[in-house]
Amino acid sequence: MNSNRTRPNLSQIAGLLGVSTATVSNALSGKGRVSSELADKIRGMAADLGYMPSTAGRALRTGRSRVLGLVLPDIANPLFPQIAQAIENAASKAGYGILIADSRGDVSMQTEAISRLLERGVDGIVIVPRRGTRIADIGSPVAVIDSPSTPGNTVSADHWQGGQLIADHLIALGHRKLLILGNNPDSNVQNDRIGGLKSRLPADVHCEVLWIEKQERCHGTGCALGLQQKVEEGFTAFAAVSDLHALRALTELQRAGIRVPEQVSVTGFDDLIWSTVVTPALTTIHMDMPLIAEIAIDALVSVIERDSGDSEAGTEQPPNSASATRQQVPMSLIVRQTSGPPQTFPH
Amino acid sequence: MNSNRTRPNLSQIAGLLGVSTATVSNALSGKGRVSSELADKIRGMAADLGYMPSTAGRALRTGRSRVLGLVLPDIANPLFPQIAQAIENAASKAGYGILIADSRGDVSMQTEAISRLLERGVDGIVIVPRRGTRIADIGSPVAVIDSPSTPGNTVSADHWQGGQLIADHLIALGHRKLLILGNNPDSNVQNDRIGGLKSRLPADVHCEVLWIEKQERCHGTGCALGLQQKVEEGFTAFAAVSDLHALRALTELQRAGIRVPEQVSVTGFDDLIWSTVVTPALTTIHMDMPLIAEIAIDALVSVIERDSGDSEAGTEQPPNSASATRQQVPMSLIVRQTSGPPQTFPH
DNA sequence: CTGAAAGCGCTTACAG
DNA sequence: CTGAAAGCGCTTACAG
Repeated sequence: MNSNRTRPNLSQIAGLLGVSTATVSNALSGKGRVSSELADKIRGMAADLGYMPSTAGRALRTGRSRVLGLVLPDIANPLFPQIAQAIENAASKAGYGILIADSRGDVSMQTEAISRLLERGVDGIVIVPRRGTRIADIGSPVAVIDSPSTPGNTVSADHWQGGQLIADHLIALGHRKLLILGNNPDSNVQNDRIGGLKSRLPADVHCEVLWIEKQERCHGTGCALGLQQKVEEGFTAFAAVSDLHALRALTELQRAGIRVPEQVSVTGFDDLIWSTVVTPALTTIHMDMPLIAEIAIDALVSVIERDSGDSEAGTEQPPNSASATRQQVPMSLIVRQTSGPPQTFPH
Repeated sequence: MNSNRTRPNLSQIAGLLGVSTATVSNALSGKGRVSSELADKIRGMAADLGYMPSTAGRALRTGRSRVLGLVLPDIANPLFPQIAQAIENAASKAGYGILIADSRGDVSMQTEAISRLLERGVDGIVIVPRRGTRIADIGSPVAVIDSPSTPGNTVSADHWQGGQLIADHLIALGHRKLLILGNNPDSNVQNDRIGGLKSRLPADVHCEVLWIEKQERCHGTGCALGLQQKVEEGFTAFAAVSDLHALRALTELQRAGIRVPEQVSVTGFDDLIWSTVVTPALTTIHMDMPLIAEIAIDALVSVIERDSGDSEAGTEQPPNSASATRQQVPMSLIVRQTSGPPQTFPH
């Protein structure tokens, strides 16, 4: 019945109004100088018809799709929702859409994901790289979100400073024997967090790192971390480099009958959804993903739009990387456990 | 230095080989009949140049973008990674890309997210709707993943049957007093799970539902669910409609000094990442997201591709909905806690 | 088996 | 202030 069988285009609006498509285009984009009465009439008609510009037509003409790709190391990563949401939001504000690509599995999948996006004509790509991966020049603008220690990184949370916040917090609570829980010594993010944490410990504080090996399917009691033993050795604080490990520690300790936070403290990183639903809630470190995303998108967009501007102006800056920015966004401490260790030591 | 300054196109390949663009196009797509020697030569040249067809050119010509939209109720939802990963995979196999749109916040955001995708020219949309939302005809093919109780649903896990699996499991362990934990009486998914669960309980089994109210920021002890009290009342099984609630229950019980699974059982739903890292690991229900995604994408693609086929053939089928399919995918039980209740009752 | 031509919808110099 | 024209890269009837 109604005319939504086929989307209206510029020619139809032009035909209905007896003007040229150029004028309609100019009126709608506000670029060419069109008399305000005509422009109003055109905009009105476009609205009445529910006109939507064809992205294909525009992309073909301008050479830009206004779509960005997002590649994540492990899309099943619990941090993913936060990142994707923030990136989509920032991109949307800047007038871009986000095409996702899963790169789970090995490193070759990451490369494959990138080329899939390139084939789809994205104008640029946001990458959260796999651990230990170096992003090669892919002939397209790229923004990397990882850690300042990663070559080519564009923006990241200040993981080092986040580690410092945890250290300060635990020290202030009176802890003197800390166990750090990590799962991958090759992760720049984890190493930064651990480095920052250690950097703030007074000389008399004892600190060890426990690397949790990857145990995919690990039911039953076979894969306990041995934290009860650690408590017996006098450790009173368990600082995990992610909420997931903190959760693991918390439940293992609780199961062993150790009271958190009265006997020991457990802290996480990332402020994931469950850190607030567990009892006791986890003290953790929150990152400002919206800001990180905004910086990444802005960097990417400025590279994309610089390319279309003056062509041969600055040969000194790398053509496709947004890494010149190299910003770090401060993290913040979310305290949800306030008790200290059983007895407080003098300094 | 090298020629990746600008992407090669059909004309360049044609020019280099002294043939027409039509022939190159035909050779590359395998459609027109081109002699195999020529076709090989063309494919070789295309590969040498690193030719990638322009999606814009193709989309403009064919009227199809080969991009699908994905709208999720709450992108920060912990289930999101699984869904997004499965959908992206299935779409990729079918030759489509996935554009994401965040619809967090109220229902109007969902509508907005949908139009943003439509403006970007997607060929169809996969929607996991907000609770209580009915998806209007948006003039574009749609596949809905929610629950069979949702009008217009295309495919979903068989939540009812999942609930039955939980009931059978708990009954087999000897439980006779169950507490179901839900958080939203308006959720079709939750109601299906609860309905299925209840449908399998023998008449002599006592069962209550505890609706957990939404408490966004809920630290300290103010927001306990009072499960210790329930244990004192004789409840021995806590069946949550999601792993998140199960986690909440588990930690609250452990904190109260109740031993899981020796004293009480805790079960979840969805098999999220953390259900395996907690101690004790959670018994839960796993859904076959890859299969659900595949069915959703196939339904969507078949509607999209039927539209381009015979035009006026069947006016009886709804133009844009893939819901004729209405498939349900069975769920499976993952047992990670095997103990029964303290004493076993006779039937 | 191969090619010339048209056209998808848009934007952008360029004329008037 | 407005319009005629070209062209982005592709595919698809249609001729030959």
